Amino acid sequence: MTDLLKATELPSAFDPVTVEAGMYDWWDKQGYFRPCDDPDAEPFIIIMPPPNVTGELHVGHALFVSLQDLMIRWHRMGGFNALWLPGADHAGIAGQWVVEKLLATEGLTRHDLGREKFLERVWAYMDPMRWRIREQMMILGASCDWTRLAFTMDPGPSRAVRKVFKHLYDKGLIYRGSRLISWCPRCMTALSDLEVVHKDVSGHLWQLAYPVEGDPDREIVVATTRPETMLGDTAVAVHPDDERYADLIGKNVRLPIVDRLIPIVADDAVDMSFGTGAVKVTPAHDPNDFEIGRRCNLPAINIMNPNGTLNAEGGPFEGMTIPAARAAVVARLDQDGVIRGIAEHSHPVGHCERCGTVVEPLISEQWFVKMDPLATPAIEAAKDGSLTFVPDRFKGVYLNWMENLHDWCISRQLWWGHRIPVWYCQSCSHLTVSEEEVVAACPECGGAVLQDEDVLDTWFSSGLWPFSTLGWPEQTDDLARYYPSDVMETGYEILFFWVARMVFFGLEMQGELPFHTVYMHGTVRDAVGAKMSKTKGNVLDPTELTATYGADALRYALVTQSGPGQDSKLQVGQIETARNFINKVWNATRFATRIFSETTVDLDENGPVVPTGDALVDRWIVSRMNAVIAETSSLLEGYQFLEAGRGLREFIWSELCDWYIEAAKVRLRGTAEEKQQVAQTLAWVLDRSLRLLHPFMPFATESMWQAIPHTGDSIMIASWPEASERDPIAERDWERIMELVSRVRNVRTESNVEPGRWIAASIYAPARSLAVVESAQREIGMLARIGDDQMKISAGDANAEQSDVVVAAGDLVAVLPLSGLVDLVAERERISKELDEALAERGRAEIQLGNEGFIARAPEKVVQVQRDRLTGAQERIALLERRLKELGG
RNA sequence: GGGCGCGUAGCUCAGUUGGUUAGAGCGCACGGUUCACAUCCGUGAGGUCACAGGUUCGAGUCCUGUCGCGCCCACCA
Repeated sequence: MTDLLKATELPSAFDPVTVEAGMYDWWDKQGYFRPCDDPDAEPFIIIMPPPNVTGELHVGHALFVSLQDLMIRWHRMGGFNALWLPGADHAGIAGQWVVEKLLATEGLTRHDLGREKFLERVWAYMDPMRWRIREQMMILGASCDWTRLAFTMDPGPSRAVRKVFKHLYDKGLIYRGSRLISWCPRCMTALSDLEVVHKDVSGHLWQLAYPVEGDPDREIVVATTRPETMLGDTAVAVHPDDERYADLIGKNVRLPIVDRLIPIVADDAVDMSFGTGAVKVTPAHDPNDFEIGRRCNLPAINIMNPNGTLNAEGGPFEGMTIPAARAAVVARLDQDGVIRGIAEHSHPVGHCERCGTVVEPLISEQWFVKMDPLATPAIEAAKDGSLTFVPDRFKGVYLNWMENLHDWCISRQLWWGHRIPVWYCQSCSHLTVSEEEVVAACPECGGAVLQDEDVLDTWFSSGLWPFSTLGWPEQTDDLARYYPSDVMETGYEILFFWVARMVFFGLEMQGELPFHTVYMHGTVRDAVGAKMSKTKGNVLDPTELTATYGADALRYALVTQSGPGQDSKLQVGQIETARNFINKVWNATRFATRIFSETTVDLDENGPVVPTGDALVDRWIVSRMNAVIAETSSLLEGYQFLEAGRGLREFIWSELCDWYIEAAKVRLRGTAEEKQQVAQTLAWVLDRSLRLLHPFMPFATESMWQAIPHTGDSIMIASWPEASERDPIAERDWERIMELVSRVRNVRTESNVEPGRWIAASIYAPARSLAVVESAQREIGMLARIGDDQMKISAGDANAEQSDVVVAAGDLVAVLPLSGLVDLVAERERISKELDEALAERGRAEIQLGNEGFIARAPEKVVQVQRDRLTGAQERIALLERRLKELGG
């Protein structure tokens, strides 16, 4: 236990460094991060989105840690068997690339090392990163169960990958085929649709003339943005209804440069209105053309090497890169007089998500997951509401994607990742798919086997995360207990990559959704709204921020900065503000500890017992506390973390500190019994407030809680507060006192009364309110700086001298003899202004109440509010008019 | 080409079934050495809720359209 936890008196200022030092380790040692042993406790599970093991954590990670830890700590306190299962992801392409870049600094490529040696290097790099990530999350206070820390490349999850692959293969949902895929020539691997990002690029639209064979007078002009692909053309397509070309269908054109005869075919996919209405068809390098080629039985000619240069089919252009070949082909076509037009043209071009290289469509032998059968139940789950999204709009985004899926290309020509669990027999060409890591020989003929060279898309293993982390395919206790989880909290940018895939894999493999709720957080941007990136140099390092302001401040700032699905701009000032709030709570607690050291607070098994004192301000704060407990719980249940956090701040700062503590000071100078009552109230309110606050700021609340009277070893495992009934009368009565005080303070300032000066006042209250005012007399005096022996309280109408200042608050009136401090003219002005406001208010109320539709259709409650408003305004008007007359106005 | 989000005080953002005079923090102005806190206290100024219509007794909130900013999806060469 840290020294701080033993202290009964807190240091004079909140210092995050000393507060947080050692606390995490202490919690850990107590075993608080593990799920509880109670077999009856309802489980609450969050599977952590595994950060990539490729680098340090950034503030985006800090945000998800804050949100998930908030949910976990809240549920843990609520009696749930809370499990937050942490992990790390091997990050496929990204991971391999990081190490390749490292190698490059040594002048090496992965091929220099060979597969085995390269993977050793990758492991050597990745292994320590896992622990670094863990360390950084610990700094943030992440209360996850580290004994279950999982890594996608660990033996368990790897076995799960093979098992799922085999399952889907056996079911016919995984197949191998030659398809047109997106190929990154730099990464030299196939990519899935999602890994290709489309950007508009300004280019040209060339019109090329292909001469019609056997008719020297005819040529057909095609439009293309990629003229170099003409080397692979195997047809020209026109629309079957296009009269311009009707007579040409079935004839051939002679392909320039290549001098190949290719047919003119008809296909519905051609848009008659675009360009010339004739399209060159390159089945090997264009998705559209690939489909046309299939329909028209056209050959596909691949003109490209894996590294993006032209192959032998490129003829004279062999060996050139695509951009070079484009220029050269255009020059040659120009020379041959084939170009019929060049137009500026902006069009979307696919780029590799990882490296930004232009992606090339390429026919290649790859492994695919057949999506339709998997998507159907995943669509159904969202539609029938068993899968919900926060915010709700992401449901539409999810459905739109799910309903328009292409088969998923899952093989990658990389080394880092899960190797495809397929072995090819060298003798009988039998193909073995196995869940085992090693297949020694062909089960059919006993011949030697070779494993597929490729690895799987990193998101394949990620998609299994909700169960591969729980020991599946073994039927473990963990699996039985913790699948499915509850909430998947992650960024919206990986809704398709990850969330969607977890959903269909979960449904397919476990027959059950992996979670019932998807909570999506936004992106944390820099102060001006730009996305943070290392190259821009605008990243905020969470470790640095926590070193300065503390993890609590960072967490609170992040959580209360923006709502679900909404991006936020993070400014250091916001973290400072959060730190100031913690300091405020700290000082309130410190103030309270002094009182506790001089009194005895009654405790039961749930901490300080509910105060029962009859002082108005005590009853008020207890009632307000109950209200805040109820509000906070309901906001958290609705995933309104921002509102919950702000609400707590508002309560603690404005109500507890500014009003309750200030008002309570007067009784600390009173009798021992009064002091005792204040202590009990403060102890209870602070205890409950700190518990509500704990999920937002775990470290500071623990320190403070340890310093006040409490029951139990740690606030972490204290129970979540339950709201009792409110006391509406106390709330209403004390609110009137506050309004009175505020109005007196206001005239004091406006009349330039020195802040420290004690003044005299006569307070007039109707008979029904007299007792309330009398009971709060000392508090009013303290808060409004009215001298004890200078305050008179009377029933009935106010009685004022001309030189007095009169203020009205509800049905209460204060008359302040500020003669000499206020001049008559100014006072008259002030009263007229107030009168104007009151008249306006009366006017508004009268309009509302004079509206028949309003009376008839508005709910009675709303109408009553207007009636009360009218009455109140009328009373104030009467008072102010009388006062104005007295002042000679 | 489809879809979504945002536009509320100088700045950052709340405002979940429509209902008093639209809120908070920061910033700003004035005042403050009150024994928890200057990482603070008190008082105050500041908004035609992007614009235009509509529904309604009543609209920041619902509907339609317009403008501006941002994002996502997409195989029109």
